[in-house]
Amino acid sequence: MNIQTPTDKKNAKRREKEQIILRAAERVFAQAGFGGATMQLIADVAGLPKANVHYYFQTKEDLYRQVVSNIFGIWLEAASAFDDAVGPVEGIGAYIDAKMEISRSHPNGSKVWASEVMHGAPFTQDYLETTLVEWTQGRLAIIQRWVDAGLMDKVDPRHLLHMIWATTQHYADFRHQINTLNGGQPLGEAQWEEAKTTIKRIILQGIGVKV
Amino acid sequence: MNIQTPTDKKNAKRREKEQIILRAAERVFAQAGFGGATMQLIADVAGLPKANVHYYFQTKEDLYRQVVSNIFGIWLEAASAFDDAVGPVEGIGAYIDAKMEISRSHPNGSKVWASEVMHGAPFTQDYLETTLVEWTQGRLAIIQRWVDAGLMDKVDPRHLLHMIWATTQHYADFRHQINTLNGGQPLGEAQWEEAKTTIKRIILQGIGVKV
DNA sequence: CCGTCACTTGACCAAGCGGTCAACAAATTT
DNA sequence: AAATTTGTTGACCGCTTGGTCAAGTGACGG
Repeated sequence: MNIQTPTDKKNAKRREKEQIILRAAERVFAQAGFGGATMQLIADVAGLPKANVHYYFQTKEDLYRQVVSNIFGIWLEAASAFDDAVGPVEGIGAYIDAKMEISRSHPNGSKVWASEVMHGAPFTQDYLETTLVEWTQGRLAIIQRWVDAGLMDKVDPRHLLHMIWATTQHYADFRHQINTLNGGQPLGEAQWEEAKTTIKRIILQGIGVKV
Repeated sequence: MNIQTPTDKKNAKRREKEQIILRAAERVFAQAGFGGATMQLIADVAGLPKANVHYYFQTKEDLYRQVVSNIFGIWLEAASAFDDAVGPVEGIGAYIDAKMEISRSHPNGSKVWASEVMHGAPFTQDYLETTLVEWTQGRLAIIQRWVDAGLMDKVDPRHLLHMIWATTQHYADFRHQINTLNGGQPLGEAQWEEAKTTIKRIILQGIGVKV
């Protein structure tokens, strides 16, 4: 097993090149939005001729869809931290940590997603209506169980989830504003830790769990 | 006094027309972003020929700047609720209420602002560095005073402010996602009230004030 | 009634856009 | 080593864009 056939090598190289383009596209889409981004600029950032980009991704829309679906997948994974927990302290705490880490490591993906939703999800409404709705219902049920078990205050799980999403993603989407208010400097390691701690503390104490 | 000269009438008509264009522009910029919006579409929504729009606003950038500065002004006004307060319960509570009302009544303005900041504030960096920085420093000082007076827990005021901004604006910027998760329906009056109550409760309880 | 000035608008333009294509180079298969 | 497939690229095309402009319209002051 695990023999590298020539086909494998080719596929690997293909995927590698696709990754280069996807990373470039993520940056450009995040910086300019779908409408403002140009295939020429994406190609320049990727270091390729425009026609070559079109060889791997037929249309701008194809490329954009992949970028959006990437960040979406990363966020879904962060839910595992949520599911494995026995109570709100670990579950919600770990989920906030995970989402904050993503905001730190993938700010561009977060921005692209925010842009897409803000404009009415013109390309990914199907994701919202299927995957996101199912995922959300599962998580809402978990929170509701915690409420029913008396592990936390009676809080509408929907709005709690919105608060967590809003706050964690804010650190990616509004990174520029945060930096400007921080004297033009990006948050340092310590400040980032303090952000996580503060947010967790306010939310956990806010829903009435012992920290 | 208060005599309506012909000049006044003309100016009034001019401002009226500018308002029509600004409203149309706000909608189009919110829906498509700066790069995706077209002057032609803005003109169509306003019900005017494109050349006429250019008569009132020379460039797309001029028009965009005004839209951004409008929502910015509205948000600054919401701060009064903050300032007149004697403690965190009234101050922060009233500020959250005010910002939630704006998210409800001016979702498009909020989206335009979010878009602008997300893309690195390419047109309004000066606003961020002057007005916003000053405003924020004033508010941070107020919160710090409350902390020092023992009226609330020791919480980093910066992150508290970010949480409030993030959450309240989320209800405007991610309105589409919230509606989708609400069965495709916009939040009703009762749901909106519940959102406000839940958010205020979590945050106020989270920073340790008696509600 | 006439002249002035703010406003209106269809036609137009250069520039940039997403996307195509034919010619070529490199790698794999036979 | 010939044949075939896969990847690369500069030049190109039709179309849309932001913005201009000259010719007009209408309202007001003298």
